[in-house]
Amino acid sequence: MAPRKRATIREVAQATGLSPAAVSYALRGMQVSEETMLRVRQAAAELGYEADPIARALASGRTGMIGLLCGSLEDLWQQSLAVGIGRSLREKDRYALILDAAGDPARERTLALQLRDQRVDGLIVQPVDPAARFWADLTDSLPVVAIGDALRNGQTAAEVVFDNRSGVTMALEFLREKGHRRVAVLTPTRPSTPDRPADVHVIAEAERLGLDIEVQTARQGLADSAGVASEILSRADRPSAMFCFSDSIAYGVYKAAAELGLSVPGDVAVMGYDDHPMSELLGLTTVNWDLDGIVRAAVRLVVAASDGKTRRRRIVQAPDLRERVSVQPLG
Amino acid sequence: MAPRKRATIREVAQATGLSPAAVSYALRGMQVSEETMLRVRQAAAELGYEADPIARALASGRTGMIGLLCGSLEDLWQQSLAVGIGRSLREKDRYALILDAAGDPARERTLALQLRDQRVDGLIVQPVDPAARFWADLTDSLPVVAIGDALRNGQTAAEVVFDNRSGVTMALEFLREKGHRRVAVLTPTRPSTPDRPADVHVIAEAERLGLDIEVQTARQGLADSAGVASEILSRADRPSAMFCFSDSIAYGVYKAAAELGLSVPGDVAVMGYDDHPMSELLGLTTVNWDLDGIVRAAVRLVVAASDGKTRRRRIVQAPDLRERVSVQPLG
DNA sequence: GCGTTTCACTGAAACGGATCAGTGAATCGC
DNA sequence: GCGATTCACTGATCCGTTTCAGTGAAACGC
Repeated sequence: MAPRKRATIREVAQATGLSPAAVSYALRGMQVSEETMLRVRQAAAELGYEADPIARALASGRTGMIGLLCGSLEDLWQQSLAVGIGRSLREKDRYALILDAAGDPARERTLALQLRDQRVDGLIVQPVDPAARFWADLTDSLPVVAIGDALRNGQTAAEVVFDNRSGVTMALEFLREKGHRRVAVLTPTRPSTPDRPADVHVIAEAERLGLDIEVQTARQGLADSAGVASEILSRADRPSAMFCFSDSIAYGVYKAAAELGLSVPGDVAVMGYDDHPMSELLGLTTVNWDLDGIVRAAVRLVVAASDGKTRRRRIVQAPDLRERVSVQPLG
Repeated sequence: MAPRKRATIREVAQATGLSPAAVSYALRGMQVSEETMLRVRQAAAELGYEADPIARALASGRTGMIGLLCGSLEDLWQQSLAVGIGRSLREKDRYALILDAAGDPARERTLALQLRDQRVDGLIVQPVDPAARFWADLTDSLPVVAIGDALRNGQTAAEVVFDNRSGVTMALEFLREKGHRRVAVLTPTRPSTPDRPADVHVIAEAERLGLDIEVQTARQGLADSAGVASEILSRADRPSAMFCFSDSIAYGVYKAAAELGLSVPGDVAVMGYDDHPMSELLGLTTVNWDLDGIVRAAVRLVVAASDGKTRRRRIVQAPDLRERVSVQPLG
């Protein structure tokens, strides 16, 4: 481990007989003659010079890093989203600093503020608690793009929101249509943010459709949701259908059903939300969002905003029902 | 977006009547009196002072960031690994900079060098091409922990290697035992690194066991592996079993089988590798690695190495066969 | 031909901490 | 009671860039 000394801009300056400032300009293609630019580039190449990102960040105030604060990376769909965003940012020469709030609003706050202190050029966030007050502080000091829910405080640079009202309506109407009346709803929402628009809408729609629903919360990921589902499914008067607010939670229901010797959809219908690639294999009927479109939009918007091109936008994603075998007509 | 000016160390110095140097020491709990330390901390809190990570990095040469270079994040198991490592690093107050080589050795090289230029304090890498020469450059300039395969060039700080020989033997012997003779092997290995130890071992073991094998490569992820599998499965004389070098690839086989109207394990046996949580649901027989143990070990080792505690270690992970329904006795 | 622009470049001051070589006072040994 | 240590702290320098305010020379307008 010999931290092989790197060449600095001064050495390049010395080699070319120019000032460090000139080299700095030349390497970024600003206000120098064609000839010096070539000369500088060549000298830099010979010396193996690469600008130090840290020093550059300190001087210019820009790090080239975009923070990505995920709601809960236990959720497979959010993992796909993170992977996609990471890859897409790389293509635009930005690094993604990916953090996981793990469904915890307090943690979300801590991480968001740390990200700001890390001087990221922009932030993409899939908020756990869109109503939290600290968002205003963040949007004040850096461009924020929200995915999923819009933030209720602060001025985001852009939003890629999901039309969860349509998604929920679509799912519940589908269950209703298939004859299901008693439905258990599993949501990843934490008790501290009971007013998430989607959850409110579930209750309203259930009422409108005459559904008898029961809402339970579960962490993302198989293990926890399987536990919650297991409790519900082992009751004598178990509901005929389960509506899960993410495919990962639905997978937990499959697991619980298997352990209890129940079949899907024979003994219980399961409806997911998100459409993770694995859902096709499992035959999970679910609500699909255009993952690629979301990734592209979020990245485009955050990069534009971090470059100061502040075309404030709100992109609404429409859902799409993927009908598969996990929900069958009742009776 | 008003970049609200942050307090600097000089302002804290002014407020306490001390020199910036004293404040710097005090905040890090070095060589100052108990009393000044308290006074400084209080002043810092009042001013809302937080040390700027960028400036600190420039001066100290340490960024607090650990690079994580994944082999291919299309693989769900590697996604789990990345999520786990990211979370575990956060607990130790380090940030993970997660990059995806996408199975491409050239890309791996580029990203690895960029990570070094980004001045990460350490690097965890799951190498695509463990024999590449550039690794030596990297291990020379920063502590590297390899996961999976050991690097053949350079001096890594530590290694968490998988005993792939045992894993492969275990899988192939299991298939043999169940009466399978003709086996298709799907590996994510690229043609440019044909000498990966695991692949070599597959061939040797197949020979020893008298298996008739055919090795095909596929990208990680459902889509591509499904294509490759589809070709194999639609042949009249298709093999009786498929051994996939990752569960994600196995999922692609399930997909292909479903599309061709073939049943698993009725028409074709499928064997996975890794044991992703979803495999339990699908009943995929697979080779399990202790994900949590790997995560903990890798993080512990890279953090220790980046702190200069250079206890060079090699941890070997033993596999574990998870027998489920996807492989049944032939005939 | 003289003032004004433009051009290509320079010098110095940031950026915000960490660190090193002191420095004066208090403490210690004996 | 005097030199040697330790202690708590300071001033200056450094880390490697970017950027601002020039500067001298050439080009330009008329």
